[in-house]
Amino acid sequence: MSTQDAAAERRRQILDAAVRVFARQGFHASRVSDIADEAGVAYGLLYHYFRSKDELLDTVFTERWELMLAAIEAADARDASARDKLDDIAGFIVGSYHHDPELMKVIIVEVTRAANSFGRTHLPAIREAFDRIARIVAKAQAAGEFRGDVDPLFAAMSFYGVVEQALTAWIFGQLGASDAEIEATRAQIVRTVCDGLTTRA
Amino acid sequence: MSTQDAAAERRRQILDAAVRVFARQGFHASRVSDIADEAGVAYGLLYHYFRSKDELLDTVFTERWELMLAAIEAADARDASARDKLDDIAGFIVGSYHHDPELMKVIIVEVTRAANSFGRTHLPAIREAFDRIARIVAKAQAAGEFRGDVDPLFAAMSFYGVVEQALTAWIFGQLGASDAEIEATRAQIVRTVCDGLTTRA
Amino acid sequence: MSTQDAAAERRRQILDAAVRVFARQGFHASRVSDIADEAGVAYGLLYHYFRSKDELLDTVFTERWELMLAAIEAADARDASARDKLDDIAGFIVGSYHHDPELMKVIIVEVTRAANSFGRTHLPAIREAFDRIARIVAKAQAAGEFRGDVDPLFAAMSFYGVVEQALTAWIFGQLGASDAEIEATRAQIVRTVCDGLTTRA
Amino acid sequence: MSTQDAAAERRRQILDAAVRVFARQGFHASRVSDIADEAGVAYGLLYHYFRSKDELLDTVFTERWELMLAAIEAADARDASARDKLDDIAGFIVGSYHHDPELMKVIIVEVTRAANSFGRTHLPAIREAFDRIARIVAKAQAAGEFRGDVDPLFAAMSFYGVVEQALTAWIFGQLGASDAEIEATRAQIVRTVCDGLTTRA
DNA sequence: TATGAATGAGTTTTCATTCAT
DNA sequence: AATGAATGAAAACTCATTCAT
Repeated sequence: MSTQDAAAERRRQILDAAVRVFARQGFHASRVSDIADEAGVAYGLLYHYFRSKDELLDTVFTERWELMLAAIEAADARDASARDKLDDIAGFIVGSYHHDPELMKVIIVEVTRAANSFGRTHLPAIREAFDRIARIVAKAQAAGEFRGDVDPLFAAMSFYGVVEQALTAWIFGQLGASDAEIEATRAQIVRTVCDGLTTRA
Repeated sequence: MSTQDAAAERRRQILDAAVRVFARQGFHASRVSDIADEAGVAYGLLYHYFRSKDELLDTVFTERWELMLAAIEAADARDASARDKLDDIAGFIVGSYHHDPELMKVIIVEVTRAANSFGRTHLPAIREAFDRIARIVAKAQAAGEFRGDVDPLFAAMSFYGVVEQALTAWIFGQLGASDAEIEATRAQIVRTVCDGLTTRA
Repeated sequence: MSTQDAAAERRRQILDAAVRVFARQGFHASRVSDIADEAGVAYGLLYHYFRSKDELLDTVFTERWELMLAAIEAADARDASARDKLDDIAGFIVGSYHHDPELMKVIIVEVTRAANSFGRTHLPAIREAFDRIARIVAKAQAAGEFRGDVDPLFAAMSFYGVVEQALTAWIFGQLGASDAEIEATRAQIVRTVCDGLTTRA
Repeated sequence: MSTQDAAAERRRQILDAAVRVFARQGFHASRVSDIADEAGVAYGLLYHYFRSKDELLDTVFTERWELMLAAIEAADARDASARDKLDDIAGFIVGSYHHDPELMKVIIVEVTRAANSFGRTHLPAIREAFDRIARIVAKAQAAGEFRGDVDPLFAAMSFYGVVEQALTAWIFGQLGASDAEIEATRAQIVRTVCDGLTTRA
């Protein structure tokens, strides 16, 4: 293994530790030394790999959010109905939670819903997701699949708001999070939102 | 004016100042002395009326949220369709924002979306709102107005998620907040959510 | 009852409340409002009768300590042996504790043993007690009752040190404080100081 | 010098500074920053080595008191009369004061006589000293050296009370503290407690 | 006399970050 | 790269005391 690989691995080790600690204690209650302990390194070392404690969360968020943006892009690239595209996106997000609940807890609780701190910092990235979803909606409206009397951006925000509310409910134990329930909820999301957005026969 | 009235007025004066400061700077960036300055009193006086800085926000939230719960109750008490009830509720929340945007900004940003701090503290009160809305949905399902294949609690969370997303968008300038736009958005909320919930012909 | 009598009674009421609160919570942990509550008056009223919280304790101490100085004086005035005089003094102090343990706890714990705060303030009064006892010792030495190779002031301090240690032990539950034990300890004090621990030939 | 040695030295440097500052200003009037200034370090560093300001005093006391307990143990272990053992103990304490008056001032004024704060915290350790001395007395009583009509614990407390009163007198300038006077007082302590004040037949 | 609203001085502690080794 | 000792900014809160009523 090269020196660079070893460095990259250390970085990853620290980021993963940060996610676990942030998920467990929340960002504010997490000390830099807690993360270092969790990662099994001295806390001074964190500053070789990251500029600050904030940058840890910024990095965790940005890494994941880029996948999210790519997933929306990929969904939109499919030759499919808008409904199926939204189902893809809902599936991606719900699946992300299913696969790594701690990571998604941190993303949701510490960033997208932290309206006054990191949510504000990453507003452009979050907005970008809305815009991409809005584009899907707008095209569906043009094609007649979705009704035209709803603002596409508003529709996108609504869709995302429903998804995020479901994740928040899981995170705080307000909704069952068994495999079956997660899968059922995913279906409900699209059904609820799309049957409202779809053009009536 | 009696001494008691004067005391109640001072309390109100401090709470109002707290709302303005929290809205402007955010809860964490607001020092107790900022609030006292805004209210035009010595900061020690805040501790005559409130136990702590936290209690200021708790009080602001609880006062307002009780109105919210009452509004849901009142909407449900009407002899009207579920759609109209949800429209009432959306109207109440949107109207609250219209009437006092600073207060609603604080409620949303510092409490309901502050998932790891005050949002957690007030989870029961927030959940109570979901439950009351869920009851409206459940009754509409029984009456055939709403389809039965969506969990009422999930539906309630979706509805509220859409409303909150709209308010968040206004607060952060993502959506136009002119009088006309606010009114239009209110209509879109119900249209979006209900047309998805309503039984198909 | 005259107005002056009523005022004097209020003063006494407040002082007595202060003793109870100081005994229960310690001086530092006692808030002025605690004392007012205990006395059943508004806390502002305390400042009509006393200049400060400190003055409350100063007054409690000085009142009692004057009795102590008088008791020493009275003991010395008797036509009796120094041993009997010391027995009188020990009896007075031990009796004071027996009669009003809360008051003596405050005197000992908050003043005479509070070496860095009130003990320092009242050093002259405390020293006066030592000097008066020392005079008894000096006269007994001159008369041949007490040996001459012990400094009278040191002897007085020793005597008082033994008495205070006994009271401290009672206060902190280190020594039994039943009526019989109290009386027995009083006898031991004089026996120990006058006769010493060594077996007499 | 190893890193560990350097750390231990820093700890010592801070503890020594704390003793000087506590002796000069008293515990309550000593700010953490005063101690840091005296030690020539940033005040934050104190919290690397100690949990709190209280822990500084606790540590100073405990370190020294363990020596005291060991000295009592050592005195008792000697094959000597109880009188000589008590003389050893008095010598140890008086010598401690002679050698480091500031340290002993802090121990006495801020702990053993601070009946309501640190004296209470360290009551068990203080009591342990009484118990060890009491054991010496009890053995002397069994051997006939000391009379049996004095409770050993009371005797121990009396002895310690006399010693502490002497130190208090030195600390507050009530008794001369020249080398000669200190030595003379040490002799008087044992003479007084063992032989009593009364002239021997 | 009596009340209690109003004032504001004063200090420990946490913890992200830096940097010498 | 790695360590952890060293730094210091930053803020809520208590409570004795004053004083208008």
